[in-house]
Amino acid sequence: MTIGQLAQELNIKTQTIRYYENQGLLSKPERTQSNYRIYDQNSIKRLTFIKRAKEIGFSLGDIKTLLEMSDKKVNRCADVKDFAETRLIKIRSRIEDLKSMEMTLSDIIKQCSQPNKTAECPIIESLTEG
Amino acid sequence: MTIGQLAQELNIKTQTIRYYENQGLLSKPERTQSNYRIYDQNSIKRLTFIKRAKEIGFSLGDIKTLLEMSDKKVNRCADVKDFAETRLIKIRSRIEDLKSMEMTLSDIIKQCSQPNKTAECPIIESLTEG
DNA sequence: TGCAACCTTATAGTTAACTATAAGGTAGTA
DNA sequence: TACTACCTTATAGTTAACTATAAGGTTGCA
Ligand SMILES: [Zn+2]
Ligand SMILES: [Zn+2]
Ligand SMILES: [Zn+2]
Ligand SMILES: [Zn+2]
Repeated sequence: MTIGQLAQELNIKTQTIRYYENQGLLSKPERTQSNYRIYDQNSIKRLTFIKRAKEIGFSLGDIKTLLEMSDKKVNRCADVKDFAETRLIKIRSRIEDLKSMEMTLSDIIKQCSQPNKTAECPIIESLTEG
Repeated sequence: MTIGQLAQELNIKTQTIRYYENQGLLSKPERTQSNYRIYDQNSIKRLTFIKRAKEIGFSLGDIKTLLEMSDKKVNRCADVKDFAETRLIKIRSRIEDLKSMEMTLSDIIKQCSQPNKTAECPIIESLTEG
C-alpha cells in the first residue's frame, strides 16, 4: 500500500502522513526499491488511533505519548489513566471558560432585544462602560 | 501618557499596543516632537473595550468590526446584535464539541477504573479497536 | 558626561498542525 | 516514446495573536 492509497483510505493528505512520520508518531516505513513508502494494515490501525485520539481532543504531542504507552505494553494502565484525566481536566476547564463567555454574551444580547431607541446599543455599552 | 504607561495601566505589552495599531484596532496616536506616541483616557477606554471583547471570545477581527460599528454611532443596534449572535452560535457549537469529547473521554476513563489485570488498558483499547 | 530606562522602526520567531511549492524521479498506459 | 499520475526530498507559507530581536534615538538624573 502506497502513501497515496493510505491517505485516501483514511481521508487525510499524504503530506500529513509524512508530517506525522517526522513528528515521530509513525515509525519509518519500509521502502520499495524505488524508495516509495509502503504501508500495511498496521499503519491503518495506527493512523486510526491518531484520528480517534484527535477527536477526543488530544494534541499530537499527547498522542505521541499515548502511542508510546500503548507500544510499551507493560503495566501502563495507571499511567494512561492519569494522562487521560489530565486531558479531561483541561477540556472541562475550557468548557467552563466558554460557558462563562456564553453567559456574558447571551446576557448582553438579551438586553439588546428591547433596545431603547434613544440609547446606545447595550452590547457596545457593556464593552465600553467603566 | 506614553505607550509604556498605557501598557502598564492595562497590563499588556507595549508591542501588543503597537500591534493593535497596525491591525487597525487603534487609530494612529498623536506624537511628541521626539516621535513618542501619546495616549489619553480615551485610549484606555478603547483598549478596555478590546480586552473585554476578547474575554467574551471575540477575535481581533471581530473586535475591529465591533469597534467600527461602535464608532459609526448610527442605527447599529441590529447589526451589533446579529454579530454577537453569530459569535454566540460559534461559542455554543464549540462547547458542544468539547462536551462530546468530555463524554467520550470520561466514559473510557471510567472503564479503566476497574481494570481487568489480564486485559489491555481500556483507554488504549478504545482507541485501537475497529 | 555617562548611564539606565525609556522610546522608535522593521523584521523575524513563536505555537500547532498542517498545507503548499519546487524540483525532480518512477510507473503504468496509449 | 509521450503523458499522466504518482512518488521523493527540502523548504516555505498558513492562521492568530502575539513576542522577541536588532539597531538606534531620547529623557532624566547623578
Ligand atoms: Zn444593540
Ligand atoms: Zn487503563
Ligand atoms: Zn516535476
Ligand atoms: Zn541600542
